[in-house]
Amino acid sequence: MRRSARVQALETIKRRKLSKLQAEGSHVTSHNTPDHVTQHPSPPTPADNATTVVGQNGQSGSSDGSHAQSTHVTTSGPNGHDPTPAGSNGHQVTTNLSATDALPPQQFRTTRAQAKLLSQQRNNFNAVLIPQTDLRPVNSHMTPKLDQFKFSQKAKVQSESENTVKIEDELESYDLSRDIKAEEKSAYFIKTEPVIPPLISDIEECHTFAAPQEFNVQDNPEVLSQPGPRGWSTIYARVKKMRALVNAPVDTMGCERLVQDGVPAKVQRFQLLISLMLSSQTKDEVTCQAVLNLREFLKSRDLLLSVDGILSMSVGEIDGCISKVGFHNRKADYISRATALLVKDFGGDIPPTIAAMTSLPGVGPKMAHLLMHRAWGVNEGIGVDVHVHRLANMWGWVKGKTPEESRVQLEKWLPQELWVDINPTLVGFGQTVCPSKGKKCGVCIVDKGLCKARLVKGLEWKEEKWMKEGYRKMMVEYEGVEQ
DNA sequence: GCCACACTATAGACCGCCTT
DNA sequence: AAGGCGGTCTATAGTGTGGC
Repeated sequence: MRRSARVQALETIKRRKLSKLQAEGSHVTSHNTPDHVTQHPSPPTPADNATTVVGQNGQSGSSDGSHAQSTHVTTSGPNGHDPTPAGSNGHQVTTNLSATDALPPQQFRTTRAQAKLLSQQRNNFNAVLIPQTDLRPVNSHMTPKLDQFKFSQKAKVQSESENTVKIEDELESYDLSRDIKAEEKSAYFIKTEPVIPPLISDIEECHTFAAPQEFNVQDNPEVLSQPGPRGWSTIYARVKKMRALVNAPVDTMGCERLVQDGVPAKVQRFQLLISLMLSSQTKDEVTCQAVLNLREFLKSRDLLLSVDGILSMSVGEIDGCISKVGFHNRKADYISRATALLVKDFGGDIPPTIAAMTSLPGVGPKMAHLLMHRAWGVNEGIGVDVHVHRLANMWGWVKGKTPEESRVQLEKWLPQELWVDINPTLVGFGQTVCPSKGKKCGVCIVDKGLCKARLVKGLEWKEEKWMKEGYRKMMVEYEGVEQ
C-alpha cells in the first residue's frame, strides 16, 4: 500500500474508533486525530447514516476512508461555524461542544431513501443533471488565523463541517421530481439554473478577467472546414454542443474567475498567475478557496493579493493559506521565489513572453500560454493541459507522449481561431463527460467511429448496462443530433 | 444486494540519477 | 553537457473484494 493510502486508512480507522467511543459515551481526547480537538461524549450519532448520502462531488454511498470530507467528524456548531476560540495555541484546541452540537440540524439530513434515489440518479449520469459543482464542497467565510501554526488543520475541520451542511442543504432544496421528469424525457443534458457555486457568491467582485470571447461554431463554419485529422471538426462541434449544455467546474471556478475586479490590471495579472500556479494538480474549487484564503489573510494587513502582499508573507504563511492545494509546500516556495523574481527582473509585473514566464519557478508552458491568452490577450500557442493532451490523443488528433508534444502537433493544423477556445472547451468536457476514469460514453454524442474511448476494453459492459437501463437515448433524442 | 474497506490511477512540474 | 526516465508530492474518483 502506498503511504498516502495507508495514512488514509489509518485515519479512517481512528475516526471510526473515535466515533464508536463517542457513541458509547466515553470521554475521548483525540490528540492524534488530525484536528487535534478534544471531543466530548455524545449520544449515538447517526453520522453513518448521514455520511452514506452524498460526499464530495455529490457522490453517494461511500464512507470510504479516502473520502474524509463526507464524514461528520466535526467540531462545528449546527451551522458549520467554527467554534474554536480564535486565540488558542493551535496545538491542542479544546471545545466544549457536545457531539450533538456537532451534527447538522435534522432538517439537513437526507433520508436513506433519498440517498438511494440520488445514488441511482448519479449512476444514471446525473452528474450532468446535477452538475458536480452544485454538490461540491464549498466553504466560505474561512477566517485565517495564521498566527496559529495549525491553521491548516483547523481549516480542514472547519471546511468539513461546513461542507457537510452545505451539501446536504443543497440536497434538501433540490427538486427531485424535476429530475425524474427530466429522465422520463430522456433529456440528459439539461442545463439547470446557472451554476453559481456559493463560493463564488462570497466573492462577488470576482469576474471573468480578460476572458477570451467564446468561439461560436455556428458563426464560424469556415474555421471548422479547415483540414485536419479525420472527423476533427465533427468532434469539435459536438463537444461544443455538449459543453453548451453542461456546466463544468472550469466554467465557474477557472483561474480567470478568481481575479478581483476594481484593482489595477497589473495586480489582476499577478492574481491570475498565482491562481494558475495553485491550480496544477488541484481541483478548481480547492484552488478557489486557496486564493480566497490568501486574499483574506492579506486583507487583514490591508494588502491586496499582489506582489507587495505576497512579499509581506513568509513561505510558511503562504503555505498555511494554500494548505489544501496539491504540492502546497513546493508551491508556497515557488510563489515566494517567483514573486521576488518578478520584482527583480520584470518590474513587479508578469512578463509578456512565454520564455520569460517559463523562467519563473513553478511555471511551465501550459501556464505560460494560458497567461498569454488571459493576461495579455496574445494568442501565441495552445494551453495544453492534461485534459487537452489526453482527449486529443484519444481522438487521434495528435500522437504526443507529453502535453508539450501534443501542443506542437496541435498547433500544426488546428486553426488559430481555436487555440484559445480549445482549452476551456476540452477541459470542461474532460471534467464532466469524459474524465480519464468513468467516461460517460453513454451520454456522449461524439460519433462511435471517431472516438477510441468506445473501443477501450472494459467499457463494453458499461455500454451494455446503460443500454439495458435505457439511459442511452440521448444520441437519437437530442435535438439536432443524428448518429 | 449492500456496505465497508482496500487499492489503484491520475494529475503538473520538478528533481536527481543514469545513459548517451 | 544534454536528454531520458522514473520518482516525488497530495487529494480524490473509481473499482475490486470480502463480509454480512
